[in-house]
Amino acid sequence: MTIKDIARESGYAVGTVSRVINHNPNVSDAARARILEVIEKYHFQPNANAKHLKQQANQGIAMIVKGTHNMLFASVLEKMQAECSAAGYSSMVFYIDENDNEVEQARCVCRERKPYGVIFLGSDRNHFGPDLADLGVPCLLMTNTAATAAIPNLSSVSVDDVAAAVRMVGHLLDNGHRRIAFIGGDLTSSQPSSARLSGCLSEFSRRGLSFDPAGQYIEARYTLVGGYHAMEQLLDNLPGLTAVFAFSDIMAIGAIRALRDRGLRVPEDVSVCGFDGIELADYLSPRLTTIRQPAERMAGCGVSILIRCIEEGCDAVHELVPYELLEGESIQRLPDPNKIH
Amino acid sequence: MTIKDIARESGYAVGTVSRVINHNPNVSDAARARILEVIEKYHFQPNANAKHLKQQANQGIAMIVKGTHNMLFASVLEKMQAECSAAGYSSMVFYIDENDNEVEQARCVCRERKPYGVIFLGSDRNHFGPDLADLGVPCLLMTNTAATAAIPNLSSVSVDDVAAAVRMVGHLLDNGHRRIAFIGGDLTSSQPSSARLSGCLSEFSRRGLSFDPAGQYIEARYTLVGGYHAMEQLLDNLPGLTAVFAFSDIMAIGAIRALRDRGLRVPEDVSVCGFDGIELADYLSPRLTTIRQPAERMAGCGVSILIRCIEEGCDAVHELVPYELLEGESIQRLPDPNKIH
DNA sequence: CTGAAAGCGCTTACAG
DNA sequence: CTGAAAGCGCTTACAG
Repeated sequence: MTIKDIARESGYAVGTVSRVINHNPNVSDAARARILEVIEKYHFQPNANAKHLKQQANQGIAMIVKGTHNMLFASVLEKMQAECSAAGYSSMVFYIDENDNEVEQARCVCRERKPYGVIFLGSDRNHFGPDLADLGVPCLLMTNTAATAAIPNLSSVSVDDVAAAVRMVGHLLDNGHRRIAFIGGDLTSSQPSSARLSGCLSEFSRRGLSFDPAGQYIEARYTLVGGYHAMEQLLDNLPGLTAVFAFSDIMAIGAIRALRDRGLRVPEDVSVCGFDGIELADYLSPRLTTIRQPAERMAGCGVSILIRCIEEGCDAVHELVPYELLEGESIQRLPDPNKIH
Repeated sequence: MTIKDIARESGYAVGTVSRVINHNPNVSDAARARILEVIEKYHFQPNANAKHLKQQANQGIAMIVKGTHNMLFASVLEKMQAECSAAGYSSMVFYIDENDNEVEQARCVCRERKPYGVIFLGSDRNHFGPDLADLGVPCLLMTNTAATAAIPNLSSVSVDDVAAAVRMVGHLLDNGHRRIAFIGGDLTSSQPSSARLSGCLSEFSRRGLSFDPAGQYIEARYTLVGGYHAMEQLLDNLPGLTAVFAFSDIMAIGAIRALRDRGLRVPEDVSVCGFDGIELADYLSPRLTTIRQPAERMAGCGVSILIRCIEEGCDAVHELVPYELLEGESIQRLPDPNKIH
């Protein structure tokens, strides 16, 4: 069933059928009514490939998401889709495995779907090189900054990961913690993890405290079980530790379970804090102290940047949105160490 | 840049270029080498719309997912994508809002992408009528049964929701609970909710106990906040209640938070159980007692059914996979009510 | 092994 | 307002 069949049956030419389908006003009411009737009768659906081939059309905005289990991404994504459609762009989500190459995927998508722009949720910094410009459309990296990558068509929206980590570490130190461990992602591939770790390091050194990345930082996947195993290792390696800063809420939840399975209470025996500020963090007991990344605001900001790049050809921008330290109940105030000494 | 350009530059005809691109063996090594060289030089990517138009080709298997926040769906999806690609099918995920019409979306996708088959994760029973057959490809509903819908091209894989609810209610009753409330989805649209509720009803009546759906069952969205508000309502309406059965783990987590915010302990004051058996359930404190839907097994089963329908034109089948009651720590054993009386 | 040509199902100037 | 026709970028018999 093609528009040719509709044309024959309705007694009009294919051009007229096409105009009816595309809501072109230059069609008589009689023709429109008749053609619509035939279309209805056969439940005719035009062939999108032909349409797009002809129009060289593209398909709105592509969103490439690494991993299906990331609750922060889910929130960001939901809002971005709403923002895109409010701005008159359709959006198309491509989920890929955490270990797949998101830039390769973007190449495929650009070839097949010709989007106006591409949004990345999650990234391996090793995949983002200057050849991203070959995609030929504005791109946006969400929740990681791409400022240092300096790729001409890649914008980014994120919190200031360094400052946020400084803030959280400061909070732990202010609460009397000194033996603190960290659980984060693979430092060679995860830009936010290394930014957060460097924030931690700098706050330690600013306060004249020592920090041993080899012993205090454990790399883990951003999953429950990743946080769980990392915590087990830390308990074996760092006896007497009083606080753990996990670089995602999900890892923090895993870590808390590991602590409890060793008979330790949170926060009485060990304090735990997370990063992301997912909705779930506020439903746990104890409520998780964490850094909130404002998903909705980031999404809105990102979409408007990308659309500006698309419509006005603006240069890439790297926007930092404000984070927030959400005080939960998972950090214990320890006796002031200065008073002890 | 089209194959015409490649043809001109390489000195061969477009047909030969096309053959190289499609790995047709009938090309001389010399031609292949030269053409590949030119393709490389320009990073040429063939236009997929033209290819698909010509081939009337389709794009593997479409997966339509309702809601981005469902952890059970995320697990099922991940496994299904792996299974599809292992079977040589590409897969394409379409996330839609929980309130959008998944069957409408499937129509769009079928028109635009011509998939071999469509998988639905999540469904509103009102959207599934006999006109689903118009899609012209085998469809599969995951985690909800479609046995009663009896649509010729719609298979389904699910647990036996009725039996699972009977089992969980029996477990609560066996533990001495009598004042039990239920939190589930909208009964007019959610097939599993009404199946589970009917299981609850039948177990109550089998044991000669009364059940008041109007008072004991609260409809909520399948979200944290949905569970939270439903629990608040129940506390207001059913004083003295000793147990709550939420029809999803996420709702159960919301309910637990609401209980604690009213100063009640779980399970000492009120027992809570969930449904789904998401990974998170086992990381909570107390660990959640729940019905495990075997995500991986369901995914594997569903994909193989769909592929059989696609390749061998089999009739739709409705498969039940075994559920499992996961005993956590969220149900309190009460004194035997028979001994009291 | 290769080329010339038809045709996939649409859209859109162009002419009337 | 409508029709006839060109053409989007590919694939694939067909002929050589």
